[in-house]
Amino acid sequence: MPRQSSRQEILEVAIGLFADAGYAGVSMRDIARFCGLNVGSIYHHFRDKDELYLAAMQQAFSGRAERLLAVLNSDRPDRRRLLDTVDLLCRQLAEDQTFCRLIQRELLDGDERRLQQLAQTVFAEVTEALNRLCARLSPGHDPALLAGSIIGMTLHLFQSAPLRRFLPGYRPEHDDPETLSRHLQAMLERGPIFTEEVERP
Amino acid sequence: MPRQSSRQEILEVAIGLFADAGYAGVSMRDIARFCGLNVGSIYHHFRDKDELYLAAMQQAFSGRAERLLAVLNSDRPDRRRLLDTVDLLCRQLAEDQTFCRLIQRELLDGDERRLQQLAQTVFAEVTEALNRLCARLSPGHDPALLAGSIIGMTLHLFQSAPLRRFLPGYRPEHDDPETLSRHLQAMLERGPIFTEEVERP
DNA sequence: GTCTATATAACGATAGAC
DNA sequence: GTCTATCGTTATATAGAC
Repeated sequence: MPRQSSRQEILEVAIGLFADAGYAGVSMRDIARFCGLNVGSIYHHFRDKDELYLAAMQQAFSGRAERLLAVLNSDRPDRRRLLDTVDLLCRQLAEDQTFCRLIQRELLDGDERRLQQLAQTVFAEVTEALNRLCARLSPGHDPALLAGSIIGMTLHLFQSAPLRRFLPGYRPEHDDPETLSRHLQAMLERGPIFTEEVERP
Repeated sequence: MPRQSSRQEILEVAIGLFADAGYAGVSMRDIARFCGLNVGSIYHHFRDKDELYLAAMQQAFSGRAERLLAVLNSDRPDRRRLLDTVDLLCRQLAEDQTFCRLIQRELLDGDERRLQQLAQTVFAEVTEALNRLCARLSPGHDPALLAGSIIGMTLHLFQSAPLRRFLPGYRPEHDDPETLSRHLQAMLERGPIFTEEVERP
Protein backbone atom coordinates (compact mmCIF):
# COMPACT_ATOMS: atom_id res chain seq x y z
CA MET A 1 0.00 0.00 0.00
CA PRO A 2 1.54 3.31 -1.03
CA ARG A 3 1.94 5.68 1.90
CA GLN A 4 -0.33 8.68 1.56
CA SER A 5 1.20 11.86 0.28
CA SER A 6 2.34 14.57 2.67
CA ARG A 7 -0.24 16.94 1.24
CA GLN A 8 -2.97 14.49 2.15
CA GLU A 9 -1.64 13.94 5.64
CA ILE A 10 -1.33 17.67 6.24
CA LEU A 11 -4.95 18.10 5.20
CA GLU A 12 -6.24 15.39 7.49
CA VAL A 13 -4.26 16.62 10.47
CA ALA A 14 -5.40 20.17 9.76
CA ILE A 15 -9.05 19.13 9.59
CA GLY A 16 -8.88 17.59 13.03
CA LEU A 17 -7.05 20.52 14.58
CA PHE A 18 -9.27 23.17 13.01
CA ALA A 19 -12.35 21.30 14.19
CA ASP A 20 -10.95 21.25 17.71
CA ALA A 21 -9.68 24.79 18.04
CA GLY A 22 -10.81 26.85 15.05
CA TYR A 23 -8.78 28.79 12.50
CA ALA A 24 -7.20 31.23 14.95
CA GLY A 25 -6.62 28.53 17.53
CA VAL A 26 -4.33 26.43 15.34
CA SER A 27 -0.85 27.47 14.22
CA MET A 28 1.10 26.22 11.25
CA ARG A 29 3.62 24.92 13.77
CA ASP A 30 0.91 22.85 15.42
CA ILE A 31 -0.01 21.27 12.13
CA ALA A 32 3.60 20.63 11.21
CA ARG A 33 4.36 19.05 14.56
CA PHE A 34 1.41 16.65 14.33
CA CYS A 35 2.53 15.65 10.85
CA GLY A 36 6.13 15.11 11.94
CA LEU A 37 7.15 17.78 9.47
CA ASN A 38 8.94 21.09 9.68
CA VAL A 39 6.93 24.27 9.33
CA GLY A 40 8.64 25.28 6.12
CA SER A 41 7.62 22.03 4.45
CA ILE A 42 3.95 22.88 4.71
CA TYR A 43 4.53 25.97 2.64
CA HIS A 44 5.74 23.77 -0.16
CA HIS A 45 2.24 22.28 -0.40
CA PHE A 46 0.12 25.34 0.49
CA ARG A 47 0.80 28.97 -0.24
CA ASP A 48 -0.39 30.21 3.14
CA LYS A 49 -2.56 29.32 6.11
CA ASP A 50 -5.68 30.55 4.40
CA GLU A 51 -5.21 28.32 1.38
CA LEU A 52 -4.54 25.35 3.64
CA TYR A 53 -7.68 26.09 5.61
CA LEU A 54 -9.83 26.31 2.50
CA ALA A 55 -8.42 23.08 1.11
CA ALA A 56 -9.01 21.38 4.46
CA MET A 57 -12.64 22.51 4.54
CA GLN A 58 -13.23 21.32 0.98
CA GLN A 59 -11.81 17.95 1.87
CA ALA A 60 -13.71 17.74 5.16
CA PHE A 61 -17.06 18.47 3.59
CA SER A 62 -16.66 16.56 0.34
CA GLY A 63 -18.73 13.45 -0.11
CA ARG A 64 -20.60 14.03 3.13
CA ALA A 65 -24.07 14.05 1.68
CA GLU A 66 -24.07 10.89 -0.35
CA ARG A 67 -25.37 8.46 2.23
CA LEU A 68 -28.04 10.92 3.33
CA LEU A 69 -29.08 11.49 -0.27
CA ALA A 70 -29.42 7.76 -0.86
CA VAL A 71 -31.79 7.44 2.09
CA LEU A 72 -33.69 10.59 1.14
CA ASN A 73 -34.24 9.21 -2.36
CA SER A 74 -35.01 5.63 -1.42
CA ASP A 75 -38.26 4.03 -2.50
CA ARG A 76 -39.71 3.65 0.98
CA PRO A 77 -42.83 5.54 2.06
CA ASP A 78 -42.40 9.27 2.78
CA ARG A 79 -42.86 8.98 6.52
CA ARG A 80 -40.40 6.14 6.73
CA ARG A 81 -37.84 8.01 4.64
CA LEU A 82 -37.92 10.99 6.99
CA LEU A 83 -37.39 8.75 10.00
CA ASP A 84 -34.59 6.89 8.21
CA THR A 85 -32.94 10.19 7.35
CA VAL A 86 -32.98 11.43 10.92
CA ASP A 87 -31.67 8.12 12.14
CA LEU A 88 -28.80 8.13 9.67
CA LEU A 89 -27.99 11.74 10.50
CA CYS A 90 -27.78 10.79 14.17
CA ARG A 91 -25.39 7.97 13.46
CA GLN A 92 -23.23 10.18 11.25
CA LEU A 93 -23.08 12.97 13.81
CA ALA A 94 -22.24 10.51 16.56
CA GLU A 95 -19.38 8.86 14.73
CA ASP A 96 -18.02 12.05 13.22
CA GLN A 97 -17.61 14.72 15.86
CA THR A 98 -15.16 16.50 13.60
CA PHE A 99 -17.77 17.09 10.91
CA CYS A 100 -20.26 18.20 13.54
CA ARG A 101 -17.88 20.79 14.96
CA LEU A 102 -16.72 22.09 11.59
CA ILE A 103 -20.28 22.85 10.54
CA GLN A 104 -20.80 24.81 13.72
CA ARG A 105 -17.53 26.69 13.30
CA GLU A 106 -18.34 27.61 9.73
CA LEU A 107 -21.76 28.88 10.81
CA LEU A 108 -19.96 31.13 13.28
CA ASP A 109 -16.89 32.18 11.34
CA GLY A 110 -17.52 31.43 7.67
CA ASP A 111 -17.53 34.47 5.44
CA GLU A 112 -20.21 34.89 2.80
CA ARG A 113 -18.17 33.33 0.03
CA ARG A 114 -17.31 30.24 2.08
CA LEU A 115 -20.89 29.73 3.23
CA GLN A 116 -22.17 30.07 -0.31
CA GLN A 117 -19.69 27.50 -1.52
CA LEU A 118 -20.57 25.20 1.35
CA ALA A 119 -24.26 25.55 0.60
CA GLN A 120 -23.85 24.74 -3.06
CA THR A 121 -21.33 21.95 -2.93
CA VAL A 122 -22.43 20.17 0.24
CA PHE A 123 -25.93 20.98 1.39
CA ALA A 124 -27.91 21.98 -1.71
CA GLU A 125 -28.94 18.53 -2.89
CA VAL A 126 -29.74 17.18 0.55
CA THR A 127 -31.69 20.30 1.44
CA GLU A 128 -33.69 20.13 -1.74
CA ALA A 129 -34.58 16.48 -1.19
CA LEU A 130 -35.47 17.08 2.45
CA ASN A 131 -37.54 20.14 1.55
CA ARG A 132 -39.50 18.10 -1.00
CA LEU A 133 -40.12 15.38 1.53
CA CYS A 134 -41.24 17.90 4.15
CA ALA A 135 -43.54 19.63 1.67
CA ARG A 136 -45.28 16.36 0.83
CA LEU A 137 -45.49 15.11 4.40
CA SER A 138 -46.58 18.38 5.91
CA PRO A 139 -48.13 20.84 3.48
CA GLY A 140 -49.26 22.99 6.40
CA HIS A 141 -45.72 24.13 7.21
CA ASP A 142 -43.10 26.07 5.28
CA PRO A 143 -40.96 23.20 3.92
CA ALA A 144 -37.61 24.92 4.36
CA LEU A 145 -38.37 25.98 7.93
CA LEU A 146 -39.64 22.53 8.80
CA ALA A 147 -36.52 20.96 7.32
CA GLY A 148 -34.39 23.47 9.23
CA SER A 149 -36.20 22.69 12.46
CA ILE A 150 -35.65 18.97 12.07
CA ILE A 151 -31.96 19.42 11.27
CA GLY A 152 -31.69 21.90 14.11
CA MET A 153 -33.07 19.74 16.84
CA THR A 154 -30.98 16.81 15.66
CA LEU A 155 -27.75 18.81 15.49
CA HIS A 156 -28.41 20.49 18.82
CA LEU A 157 -28.94 17.25 20.71
CA PHE A 158 -25.40 16.30 19.70
CA GLN A 159 -23.75 19.69 19.99
CA SER A 160 -25.18 20.44 23.40
CA ALA A 161 -24.05 17.15 24.89
CA PRO A 162 -21.09 18.66 26.80
CA LEU A 163 -23.40 21.16 28.48
CA ARG A 164 -26.39 18.87 28.96
CA ARG A 165 -24.30 16.72 31.28
CA PHE A 166 -24.57 19.49 33.87
CA LEU A 167 -28.22 20.39 33.36
CA PRO A 168 -31.30 19.19 35.28
CA GLY A 169 -32.95 16.12 33.77
CA TYR A 170 -29.71 14.65 32.47
CA ARG A 171 -29.55 10.90 32.22
CA PRO A 172 -26.57 8.85 31.06
CA GLU A 173 -28.54 7.38 28.18
CA HIS A 174 -28.75 10.89 26.68
CA ASP A 175 -25.19 10.31 25.53
CA ASP A 176 -26.28 7.30 23.50
CA PRO A 177 -26.98 8.26 19.88
CA GLU A 178 -29.61 5.56 19.58
CA THR A 179 -31.58 7.05 22.44
CA LEU A 180 -31.43 10.44 20.75
CA SER A 181 -32.49 8.95 17.43
CA ARG A 182 -35.43 7.16 19.02
CA HIS A 183 -36.54 10.34 20.77
CA LEU A 184 -36.36 12.37 17.56
CA GLN A 185 -38.30 9.77 15.64
CA ALA A 186 -40.97 9.70 18.33
CA MET A 187 -41.19 13.49 18.16
CA LEU A 188 -41.63 13.35 14.42
CA GLU A 189 -44.19 10.56 14.51
CA ARG A 190 -46.35 11.73 17.39
CA GLY A 191 -45.56 15.43 17.60
CA PRO A 192 -43.74 17.29 20.36
CA ILE A 193 -46.87 17.47 22.48
CA PHE A 194 -47.88 13.88 22.96
CA THR A 195 -50.20 13.29 25.83
CA GLU A 196 -50.64 9.53 25.70
CA GLU A 197 -48.71 7.92 28.52
CA VAL A 198 -46.14 5.31 27.55
CA GLU A 199 -43.89 3.26 29.79
CA ARG A 200 -40.26 4.20 29.97
CA PRO A 201 -37.58 1.99 31.47
CA MET B 1 -24.86 60.53 34.54
CA PRO B 2 -21.49 59.22 35.73
CA ARG B 3 -19.43 57.79 32.87
CA GLN B 4 -19.07 54.03 33.20
CA SER B 5 -15.86 52.72 34.63
CA SER B 6 -13.05 51.52 32.40
CA ARG B 7 -13.41 48.04 33.74
CA GLN B 8 -17.01 47.99 32.64
CA GLU B 9 -16.21 49.33 29.20
CA ILE B 10 -13.41 46.81 28.74
CA LEU B 11 -15.83 44.02 29.61
CA GLU B 12 -18.47 45.16 27.17
CA VAL B 13 -16.01 45.64 24.33
CA ALA B 14 -14.49 42.25 25.08
CA ILE B 15 -17.87 40.54 25.03
CA GLY B 16 -18.60 41.84 21.55
CA LEU B 17 -15.19 40.95 20.19
CA PHE B 18 -15.11 37.46 21.73
CA ALA B 19 -18.57 36.77 20.32
CA ASP B 20 -17.37 37.79 16.87
CA ALA B 21 -14.03 36.06 16.73
CA GLY B 22 -13.62 33.74 19.71
CA TYR B 23 -10.96 33.66 22.41
CA ALA B 24 -8.01 32.97 20.14
CA GLY B 25 -9.26 35.38 17.50
CA VAL B 26 -9.13 38.44 19.77
CA SER B 27 -5.93 40.02 21.10
CA MET B 28 -5.54 42.20 24.14
CA ARG B 29 -4.40 44.91 21.74
CA ASP B 30 -7.70 44.63 19.84
CA ILE B 31 -9.66 45.12 23.02
CA ALA B 32 -7.51 48.03 24.11
CA ARG B 33 -7.81 49.76 20.76
CA PHE B 34 -11.61 49.50 20.75
CA CYS B 35 -11.69 50.97 24.27
CA GLY B 36 -9.37 53.80 23.34
CA LEU B 37 -6.94 52.50 25.94
CA ASN B 38 -3.39 51.29 25.93
CA VAL B 39 -2.69 47.60 26.30
CA GLY B 40 -0.97 47.99 29.61
CA SER B 41 -4.02 49.65 31.11
CA ILE B 42 -6.09 46.53 30.68
CA TYR B 43 -3.70 44.63 32.89
CA HIS B 44 -4.47 47.05 35.66
CA HIS B 45 -8.06 45.76 35.68
CA PHE B 46 -7.49 42.10 34.80
CA ARG B 47 -4.58 39.88 35.66
CA ASP B 48 -4.38 38.21 32.27
CA LYS B 49 -6.39 37.41 29.16
CA ASP B 50 -7.96 34.37 30.73
CA GLU B 51 -9.31 36.28 33.70
CA LEU B 52 -10.70 38.97 31.39
CA TYR B 53 -12.38 36.30 29.28
CA LEU B 54 -14.00 34.63 32.28
CA ALA B 55 -15.23 37.95 33.65
CA ALA B 56 -16.60 38.84 30.22
CA MET B 57 -18.49 35.54 29.99
CA GLN B 58 -19.94 35.95 33.46
CA GLN B 59 -21.13 39.41 32.57
CA ALA B 60 -22.48 38.32 29.18
CA PHE B 61 -24.51 35.49 30.62
CA SER B 62 -25.68 37.11 33.83
CA GLY B 63 -29.34 37.98 34.10
CA ARG B 64 -30.12 36.33 30.80
CA ALA B 65 -32.72 33.92 32.10
CA GLU B 66 -34.97 36.23 34.08
CA ARG B 67 -37.46 37.17 31.39
CA LEU B 68 -37.66 33.57 30.23
CA LEU B 69 -38.21 32.37 33.78
CA ALA B 70 -41.01 34.85 34.27
CA VAL B 71 -42.82 33.54 31.21
CA LEU B 72 -42.13 29.91 32.13
CA ASN B 73 -43.63 30.49 35.58
CA SER B 74 -46.59 32.61 34.53
CA ASP B 75 -50.11 31.55 35.43
CA ARG B 76 -51.27 30.93 31.88
CA PRO B 77 -52.20 27.43 30.69
CA ASP B 78 -49.32 25.00 30.05
CA ARG B 79 -49.68 24.97 26.30
CA ARG B 80 -49.79 28.73 26.15
CA ARG B 81 -46.75 29.07 28.39
CA LEU B 82 -44.68 26.86 26.10
CA LEU B 83 -45.66 28.93 23.07
CA ASP B 84 -44.96 32.16 24.95
CA THR B 85 -41.56 30.85 25.96
CA VAL B 86 -40.56 29.97 22.42
CA ASP B 87 -41.81 33.32 21.19
CA LEU B 88 -39.80 35.22 23.80
CA LEU B 89 -36.72 33.14 23.08
CA CYS B 90 -37.05 34.04 19.40
CA ARG B 91 -37.23 37.71 20.17
CA GLN B 92 -34.26 37.52 22.52
CA LEU B 93 -32.12 35.62 20.02
CA ALA B 94 -33.06 38.04 17.26
CA GLU B 95 -32.16 41.15 19.19
CA ASP B 96 -29.07 39.72 20.81
CA GLN B 97 -26.83 38.07 18.25
CA THR B 98 -23.92 38.39 20.66
CA PHE B 99 -25.56 36.14 23.24
CA CYS B 100 -26.51 33.68 20.52
CA ARG B 101 -22.93 33.43 19.26
CA LEU B 102 -21.37 33.19 22.71
CA ILE B 103 -23.52 30.20 23.60
CA GLN B 104 -22.40 28.47 20.46
CA ARG B 105 -18.75 29.31 21.07
CA GLU B 106 -18.91 28.01 24.62
CA LEU B 107 -20.50 24.78 23.39
CA LEU B 108 -17.54 24.39 21.05
CA ASP B 109 -14.67 25.67 23.17
CA GLY B 110 -15.82 25.71 26.76
CA ASP B 111 -13.87 23.46 29.08
CA GLU B 112 -15.67 21.28 31.58
CA ARG B 113 -15.38 23.78 34.41
CA ARG B 114 -16.74 26.65 32.35
CA LEU B 115 -19.64 24.61 31.02
CA GLN B 116 -20.54 23.43 34.49
CA GLN B 117 -20.54 26.98 35.79
CA LEU B 118 -22.61 28.13 32.81
CA ALA B 119 -25.09 25.35 33.39
CA GLN B 120 -25.52 26.16 37.07
CA THR B 121 -25.56 29.92 36.99
CA VAL B 122 -27.43 30.54 33.74
CA PHE B 123 -29.37 27.58 32.45
CA ALA B 124 -30.29 25.44 35.46
CA GLU B 125 -33.45 27.24 36.53
CA VAL B 126 -34.78 27.76 33.02
CA THR B 127 -34.04 24.17 32.11
CA GLU B 128 -35.79 22.88 35.18
CA ALA B 129 -38.88 24.96 34.52
CA LEU B 130 -38.94 23.98 30.87
CA ASN B 131 -38.44 20.32 31.71
CA ARG B 132 -41.37 20.42 34.13
CA LEU B 133 -43.53 22.06 31.52
CA CYS B 134 -42.54 19.49 28.91
CA ALA B 135 -43.16 16.62 31.30
CA ARG B 136 -46.70 17.81 31.99
CA LEU B 137 -47.50 18.65 28.39
CA SER B 138 -46.02 15.55 26.90
CA PRO B 139 -45.59 12.63 29.29
CA GLY B 140 -44.86 10.35 26.35
CA HIS B 141 -41.46 11.92 25.75
CA ASP B 142 -38.31 12.25 27.82
CA PRO B 143 -38.74 15.78 29.23
CA ALA B 144 -35.10 16.81 28.99
CA LEU B 145 -34.77 15.58 25.42
CA LEU B 146 -37.99 17.26 24.41
CA ALA B 147 -36.85 20.50 26.00
CA GLY B 148 -33.50 20.16 24.26
CA SER B 149 -35.20 19.54 20.93
CA ILE B 150 -37.34 22.64 21.27
CA ILE B 151 -34.38 24.80 22.27
CA GLY B 152 -32.35 23.22 19.49
CA MET B 153 -34.70 23.92 16.65
CA THR B 154 -35.21 27.47 17.87
CA LEU B 155 -31.51 28.18 18.22
CA HIS B 156 -30.69 26.58 14.91
CA LEU B 157 -33.19 28.64 12.95
CA PHE B 158 -31.30 31.71 14.08
CA GLN B 159 -27.78 30.35 13.96
CA SER B 160 -28.13 28.88 10.49
CA ALA B 161 -29.48 32.10 8.99
CA PRO B 162 -26.20 33.04 7.25
CA LEU B 163 -26.10 29.66 5.52
CA ARG B 164 -29.83 29.33 4.83
CA ARG B 165 -29.65 32.36 2.58
CA PHE B 166 -27.85 30.20 0.04
CA LEU B 167 -29.93 27.05 0.39
CA PRO B 168 -32.91 25.88 -1.70
CA GLY B 169 -36.26 26.98 -0.35
CA TYR B 170 -34.97 30.23 1.11
CA ARG B 171 -37.43 33.10 1.29
CA PRO B 172 -36.67 36.61 2.54
CA GLU B 173 -39.25 36.29 5.31
CA HIS B 174 -37.09 33.55 6.85
CA ASP B 175 -34.93 36.37 8.17
CA ASP B 176 -37.86 37.78 10.09
CA PRO B 177 -37.91 36.54 13.69
CA GLU B 178 -41.70 36.74 13.81
CA THR B 179 -41.97 34.35 10.89
CA LEU B 180 -39.64 31.93 12.65
CA SER B 181 -41.59 32.24 15.89
CA ARG B 182 -44.88 31.58 14.12
CA HIS B 183 -43.44 28.54 12.39
CA LEU B 184 -42.10 27.11 15.64
CA GLN B 185 -45.38 27.65 17.43
CA ALA B 186 -47.23 25.95 14.59
CA MET B 187 -44.84 23.01 14.82
CA LEU B 188 -45.44 22.73 18.54
CA GLU B 189 -49.18 23.06 18.27
CA ARG B 190 -49.85 20.78 15.34
CA GLY B 191 -46.74 18.62 15.23
CA PRO B 192 -44.01 18.52 12.58
CA ILE B 193 -46.09 16.30 10.32
CA PHE B 194 -49.22 18.26 9.75
CA THR B 195 -51.19 17.14 6.74
CA GLU B 196 -54.06 19.60 6.77
CA GLU B 197 -53.61 22.10 3.99
CA VAL B 198 -53.55 25.75 5.01
CA GLU B 199 -53.19 28.76 2.78
CA ARG B 200 -49.87 30.54 2.75
CA PRO B 201 -49.34 33.98 1.28
C1' DG C 1 10.25 17.43 -0.90
C1' DT C 2 12.23 18.35 3.46
C1' DC C 3 15.33 20.59 6.14
C1' DT C 4 17.79 24.78 8.78
C1' DA C 5 17.90 29.41 9.41
C1' DT C 6 15.94 33.67 9.51
C1' DA C 7 13.10 37.88 8.51
C1' DT C 8 9.26 40.37 10.25
C1' DA C 9 5.29 41.07 12.71
C1' DA C 10 2.06 40.28 16.43
C1' DC C 11 1.32 38.20 20.69
C1' DG C 12 0.76 38.17 26.12
C1' DA C 13 2.62 40.34 29.82
C1' DT C 14 5.60 43.54 32.88
C1' DA C 15 8.21 47.79 34.69
C1' DG C 16 8.25 52.24 35.79
C1' DA C 17 7.18 57.29 34.76
C1' DC C 18 3.47 60.43 35.33
C1' DG D 1 -5.50 54.74 36.40
C1' DT D 2 -3.21 55.44 32.16
C1' DC D 3 0.72 55.97 29.69
C1' DT D 4 5.44 54.65 27.14
C1' DA D 5 8.71 51.34 26.52
C1' DT D 6 10.17 46.89 26.34
C1' DC D 7 10.94 41.86 27.34
C1' DG D 8 10.42 37.20 25.79
C1' DT D 9 7.68 34.26 22.96
C1' DT D 10 5.24 32.80 19.23
C1' DA D 11 3.17 33.65 14.89
C1' DT D 12 3.25 33.65 9.49
C1' DA D 13 6.09 33.36 5.89
C1' DT D 14 10.49 33.11 3.04
C1' DA D 15 15.40 31.85 1.36
C1' DG D 16 18.52 28.65 0.33
C1' DA D 17 21.15 24.19 1.40
C1' DC D 18 20.61 19.36 0.67
